[in-house]
Amino acid sequence: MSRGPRRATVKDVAALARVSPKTVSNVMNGTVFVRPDTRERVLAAVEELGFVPNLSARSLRNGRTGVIALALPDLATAFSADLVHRVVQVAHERGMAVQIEETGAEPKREYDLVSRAREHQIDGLLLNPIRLQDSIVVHDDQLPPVVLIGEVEQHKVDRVLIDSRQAGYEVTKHMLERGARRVAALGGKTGATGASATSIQRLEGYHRALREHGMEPDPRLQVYVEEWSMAGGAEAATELLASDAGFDAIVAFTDSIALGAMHVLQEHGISVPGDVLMTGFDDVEHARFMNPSLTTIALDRHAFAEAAVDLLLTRIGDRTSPPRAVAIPHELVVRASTTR
Amino acid sequence: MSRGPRRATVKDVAALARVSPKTVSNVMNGTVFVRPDTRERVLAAVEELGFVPNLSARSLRNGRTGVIALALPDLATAFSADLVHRVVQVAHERGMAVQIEETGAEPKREYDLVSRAREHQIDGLLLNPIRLQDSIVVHDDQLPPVVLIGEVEQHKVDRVLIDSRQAGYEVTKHMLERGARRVAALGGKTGATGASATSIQRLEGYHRALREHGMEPDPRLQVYVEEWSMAGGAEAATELLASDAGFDAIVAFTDSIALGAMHVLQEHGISVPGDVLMTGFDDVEHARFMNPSLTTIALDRHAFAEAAVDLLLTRIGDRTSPPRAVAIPHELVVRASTTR
DNA sequence: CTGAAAGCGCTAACAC
DNA sequence: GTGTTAGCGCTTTCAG
Repeated sequence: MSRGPRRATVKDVAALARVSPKTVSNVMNGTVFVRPDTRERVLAAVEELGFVPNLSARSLRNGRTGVIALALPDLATAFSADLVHRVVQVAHERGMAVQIEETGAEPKREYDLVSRAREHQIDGLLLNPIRLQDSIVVHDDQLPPVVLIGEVEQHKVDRVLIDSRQAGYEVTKHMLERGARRVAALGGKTGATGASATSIQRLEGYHRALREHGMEPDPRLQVYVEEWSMAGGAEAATELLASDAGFDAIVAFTDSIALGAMHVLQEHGISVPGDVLMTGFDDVEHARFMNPSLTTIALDRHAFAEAAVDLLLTRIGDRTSPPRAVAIPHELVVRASTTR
Repeated sequence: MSRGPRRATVKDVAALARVSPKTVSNVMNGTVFVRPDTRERVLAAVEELGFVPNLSARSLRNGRTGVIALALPDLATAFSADLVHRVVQVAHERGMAVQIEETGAEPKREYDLVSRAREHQIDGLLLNPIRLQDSIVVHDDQLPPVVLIGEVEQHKVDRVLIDSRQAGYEVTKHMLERGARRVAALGGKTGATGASATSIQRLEGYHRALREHGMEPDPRLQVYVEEWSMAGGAEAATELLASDAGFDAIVAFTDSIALGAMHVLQEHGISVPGDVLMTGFDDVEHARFMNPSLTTIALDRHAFAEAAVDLLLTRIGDRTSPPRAVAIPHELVVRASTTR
């Protein structure tokens, strides 16, 4: 492998600036005060040699890499995409780079990430666990710095959370107040095996709202969705229609599921909101622009990303302080899909 | 900073297995043949000590980090999201991790990435340059391994490309064949400053199709879109309607622009495809599920990601071979938005 | 096939 | 404020 001309090292810079390597290091890191003229000389030498510090060496020495990982189940999802966007932005502002990992349906991947974090040259990990009960996080106790994101209930590590139970309650209540009597849930089903924490909580809120309105949840109105994508939503809606359960509203567990479901309804000549009311979750960009626009649960995703990154950086700096939880508020955004 | 119990090193493993560090290294890397019993002993020691090699040390030694970077202008876009998803997947299959960077509107960020790749601990870079003329890639010639992705015309570095000119031609022709006479273009405008390579090429194809049908491009039918998002598309459609130019078809330069534009048309009581035909680019998931579903240009995005990653890995292995270009074929997918 | 020694480039510790 | 020394953990010589 050809490697081009040798790159300049601290030593070269030190020689040219007639200082010691340590001084060069001090200037580069800016932690210690360096006399202005020395500083100038060093910077000039850096410039002249095109010196770029080798971060591998730095991390080997001080144990920090300046990289954090963001691990999500599915990167292609609209919600994930937005989260990646924001985390990268916030991390960059904090001087950190972001490595992306996809855990998909493989719990092994998640396990690997957590246990081999150091090998992967990362200082810490933002993790959206698929199913917490299987997660290594609750089983292992010699973890790298980790912040859990999403609806996670545990108290061993830091987390950023949304009150999905409450949100599920709110959207369902909203439908009922607008006259719906047969509200279907697309995304989770009572007792479904392999259900995510998110789906369980949204379902619980849905149940509570129904009961408050004197209705008993009907299992036939609950459809489990394996993959929370548009395709998954379309499949679920097809199943719901085939079941002949009869419904006049749909609580979809993500905006993407809603879009897929709505597509199927419209293919069947069913009007939204005329015949069926529909809501989503997350308020991703297409919620506003789809036809009809979608009533959904919005949250401040920038605040979400910021909280996650900052919790992680704090944790990297101090591994012994007690775990903290930050809750990000949400809000029902009413649009055309529930407005008759 | 507390650091927990010291981690095992090659030395520890070597001591426990009663071999030399070199042998441990040989076993871990699997490049050299090691006698089975020695090998077993080493692996047992690795297991017992929970040894995880330190990649920072390894990279310091051999100059490779096992990480590549993917730099895109905007990560929140549906197309980017899908690309990230696929690149991460392919890279993982090849044993590489992926660092994500967002270059946004800042050419400085792009410059920084390319020039300081080594500092960022990456072996190479997949880059979707915003505007090639400003790009460092064409100006600098001591580059790290780089593969350009998207519509890029240059011959100094490897690239994966789509024939956007041809694609733009095809969608426009499709509309004209379906009877459109006033075809608007949403995304680029003749002579727009700061136009991306992508927009220029799509526009050229659009022009060619018009001329072939005996029409002269009308500047009033071309709307420049700064941000290629749904919001950008909505804005552009609003502008187009206000201009009173009169149109019966819209070639949107991405599916997201199309969705935003369609939303605005529908708000104005304009029917797609009844009053106006519409097409997009990229065939992202929502193209299929929006209402009406969108005629668009599809391409094998997995092949795209695979080509990009493999070109980069080849380049990392051999920095002197002549640059290669891989073209990914595309295909017009006809859906409801152009079917009356 | 395995061992011993040297060093990748940087910074922590300690001197001055 | 700056210099010296040593070593982070790995792999690459070069011997054996």
